Amino acid sequence: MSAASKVKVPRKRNVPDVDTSRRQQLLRASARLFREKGYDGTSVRDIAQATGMQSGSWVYHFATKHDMLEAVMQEGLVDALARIEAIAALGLPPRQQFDQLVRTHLDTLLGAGQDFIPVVLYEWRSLEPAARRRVSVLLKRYEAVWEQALAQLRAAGDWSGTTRIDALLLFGALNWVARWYDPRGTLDVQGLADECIRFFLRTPPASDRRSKSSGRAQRAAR
Amino acid sequence: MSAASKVKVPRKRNVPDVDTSRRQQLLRASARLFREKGYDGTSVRDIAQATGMQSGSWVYHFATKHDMLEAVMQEGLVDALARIEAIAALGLPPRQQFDQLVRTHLDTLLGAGQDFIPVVLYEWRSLEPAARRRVSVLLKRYEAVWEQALAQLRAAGDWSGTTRIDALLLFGALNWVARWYDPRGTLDVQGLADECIRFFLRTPPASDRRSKSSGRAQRAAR
DNA sequence: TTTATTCAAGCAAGCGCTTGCTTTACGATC
DNA sequence: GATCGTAAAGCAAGCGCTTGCTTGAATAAA
Repeated sequence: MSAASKVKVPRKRNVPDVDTSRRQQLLRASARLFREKGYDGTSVRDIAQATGMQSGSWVYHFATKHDMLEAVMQEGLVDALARIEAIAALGLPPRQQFDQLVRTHLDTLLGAGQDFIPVVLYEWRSLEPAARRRVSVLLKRYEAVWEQALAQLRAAGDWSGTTRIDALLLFGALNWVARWYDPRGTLDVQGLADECIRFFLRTPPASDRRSKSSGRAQRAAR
Repeated sequence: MSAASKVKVPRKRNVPDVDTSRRQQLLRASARLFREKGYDGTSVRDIAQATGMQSGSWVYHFATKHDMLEAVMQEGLVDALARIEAIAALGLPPRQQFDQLVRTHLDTLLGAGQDFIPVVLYEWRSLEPAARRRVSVLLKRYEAVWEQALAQLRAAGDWSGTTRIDALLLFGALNWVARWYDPRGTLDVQGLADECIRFFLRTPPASDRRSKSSGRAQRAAR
């Protein structure tokens, strides 16, 4: 290997924003690996290598591998929560609010470099009970935003069911998308969001930003 | 533990139905453990212990641990497929057929001792590519039954969307149930099926067997 | 005797994490 | 302004344990 292997990264001390460089790199790498191979299928050596470290150097930033998992989930949820609570704060009409929530949720799930929320969804079992309780707090807030949005839809006559179960079924349909959606297919995320909204509400999306793909583009490979 | 730990199981040779005792025990134990702890989180020693074997004795029945995973999935899918293809063969009216499919799917997912299909759904990543291709054949047949049922619903005017994507969203809502449904809650599986059907079709179930819990019982804990 | 099945022991590799030491940056001191 | 102490950050090695799987002998039924 040539020059690139010995590039010196300047080290800093007392950095103002505490999560600049190395810790954040570890989080991104582990989020990606946890998503791709699962928590148990990822070794700390994998994570270290993806970050360009020796196999034991990560302990300076996290006490245990489990702590890395919890940090990935916390980080992902804090970010996702900020996005949807910002939408809820806009006070949009129920239909438009619902549209925005669906689009944002799908982007959080499928967007480029968005590995954190899939880890929350699909590695939940690997969380230790104490960490599970802590992360649950954020998750409940996330669900609460949706339940309130559904309640508003219902008040406007656009929804019929019991809020709690409907929210869970709706989450299922949306979250499962991470299993089958192929970003290389002809259906982009906006088009997929259109399909989801139509599936949930039985009417075309209320939002003004329709997908540019006019036809009924559909393709999903496994 | 008392007498039960040393009971001698008589051994047979050339048993007519090839999967009577030990191999089947291994499959059931590994299905349960794979579901509870994941493929990577389950060791062959866990499986052996749950079956009452020494840690290396399972190799007589399966070549590798991966083969056990594939066998669990094959077994689960062959069984589930038989159930829903039997329903499709009845030639019921579309609404009633859909009802039966939903109820059967949920029972396959949530019924007592039904660990095989959750493993198919949530341990897919741990399948090696060759095995994945083999299991996919059954999975596609399973999905085809649903897509045909949706097409019939659509022809009868009870469904509006594109069959493929709708089937995937529908699978998501149903399969996610395995994550949150609590069998100890006040909502039994039949009641849950009612809720799902209402969610999908926006009308009460067509089937004659309504849940006995008349009220809108709902509860789901994690 | 033959064949099916299991046991008891263990091997090589990989696991999470620890240890002891070195390098680097920065503030205080002379 | 050169020197030094301190602490952040990382390297190289490896420890104790677990992993999937193998081996060779033992047991039981046909």
